[in-house]
Amino acid sequence: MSDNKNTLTDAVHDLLRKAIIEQALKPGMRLPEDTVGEQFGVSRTIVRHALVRLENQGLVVTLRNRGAFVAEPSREEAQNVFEVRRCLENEVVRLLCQRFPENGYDRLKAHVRQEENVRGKDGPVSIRLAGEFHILLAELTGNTVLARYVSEVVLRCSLIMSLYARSHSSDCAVDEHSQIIDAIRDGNDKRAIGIMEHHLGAVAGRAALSPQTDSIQSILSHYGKELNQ
Amino acid sequence: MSDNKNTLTDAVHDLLRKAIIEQALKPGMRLPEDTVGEQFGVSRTIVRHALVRLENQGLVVTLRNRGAFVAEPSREEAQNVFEVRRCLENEVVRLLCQRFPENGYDRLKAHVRQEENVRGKDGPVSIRLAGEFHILLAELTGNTVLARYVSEVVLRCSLIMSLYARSHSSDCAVDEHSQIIDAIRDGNDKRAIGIMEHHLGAVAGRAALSPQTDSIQSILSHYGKELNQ
DNA sequence: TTTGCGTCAATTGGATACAATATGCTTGCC
DNA sequence: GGCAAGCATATTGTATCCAATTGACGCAAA
Repeated sequence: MSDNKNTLTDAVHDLLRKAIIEQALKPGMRLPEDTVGEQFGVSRTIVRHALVRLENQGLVVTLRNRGAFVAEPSREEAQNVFEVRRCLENEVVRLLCQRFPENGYDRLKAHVRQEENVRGKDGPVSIRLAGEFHILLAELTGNTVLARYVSEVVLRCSLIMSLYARSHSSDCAVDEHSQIIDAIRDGNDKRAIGIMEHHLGAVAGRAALSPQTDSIQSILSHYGKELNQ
Repeated sequence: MSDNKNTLTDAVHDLLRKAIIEQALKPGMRLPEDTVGEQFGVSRTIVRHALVRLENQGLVVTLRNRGAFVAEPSREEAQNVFEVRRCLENEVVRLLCQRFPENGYDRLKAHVRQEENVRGKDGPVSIRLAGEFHILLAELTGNTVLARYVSEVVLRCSLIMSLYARSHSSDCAVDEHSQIIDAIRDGNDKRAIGIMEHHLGAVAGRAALSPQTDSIQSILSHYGKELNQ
């Protein structure tokens, strides 16, 4: 999953991404280059490269001469991400029903067992594992391009959920993960897609319906979009 | 289309991308940071940022301590890109049949007229225009995330076609572009998706069937994969 | 008290200098 | 004549330095 080329930039990039996904770094938080650099013991150059990549992935927003911030996706953007995610993950399921790799079933089941082990714990680990299930699914298609895009939208969804949803314990119903696996194994594409649709719909719905108090920044940024232009 | 923040990095990024798509920079070509920098009159720092972004978009490959090269997608990778593109563009058409913006018809028609003007010319302009039709289509959905991904895969397809297809004049049949527009306007989603499928299938097929002489590198890398491991 | 202006500190944008690493060539040996 | 080791070169990886821009604070005037 991590594209480690063992360069410092990659390491910093992975760390920052992990910190964002696990909500150690909360949306809207500033990411000054030198602060981050000192923290990790590297120069600003490295941090900047990492931030450029995170921005490309939609996890970070940078403002010219202002610096980088953990992204605060608007509701509209969240909706867009969900729309793309549903489209891509349906394709994943469809493909897997056509061509399911040898060891796929075992790997997926093993992952679900991990998820069950932390069931109920409302922490970073369960958030990460829930996302990784979907990423693993995408990787099993053998289509690396598809896997990369799924990975990106899943990560962005994690960020979105941390903004708009109250609780994460039920972000991904583990039961449904199991059901999806079984449907895929049976080659039952209609059923598999149906469950996936329902699964993602539930996640998106929870995000849309829980109007957790927006941060001042996100409210104002929403109303002030014209001004900034 | 260009995400101009008016920073030098963006400018260099746009230029390089354009050069790659228009085949001024051919697949496999080296992109040394200082050479590119001198050419554009900027420092390596800028070029590096641009290259990082191009790598994320799959147009450039970088090898540690070796440098950056214009990507040479393998047939397998090409297949993957097409698979994702078909999935995404079907979603675009589906969405547009649901919600088609006010000025959409006029903008699309205007674009097709541009394409007709250069019909028959087998040059960079027609390649670019053909791709931009699909990108415009995606932008009309209003989903910026979707539009970005479509843009990426379309650009990669341009690169792929330059590697594997003989001629580009018929990359995108302009007639079919018109047909898609009309089907969308009529809200006939089945028909619109059908045409799009056929349209993309034709492109993918031409790439797969025309075994233009592979570059030495790609041939050897294909046969030598076991060795390198 | 509030509004407007000017200066200053903080932070990023960009360039250059140095270090690390891979490649290609030369040289020497078998 | 072919192969391997070592050196030279070229290129990237990283750090540091200067410049440009922005936001904040304070002061003065209405």
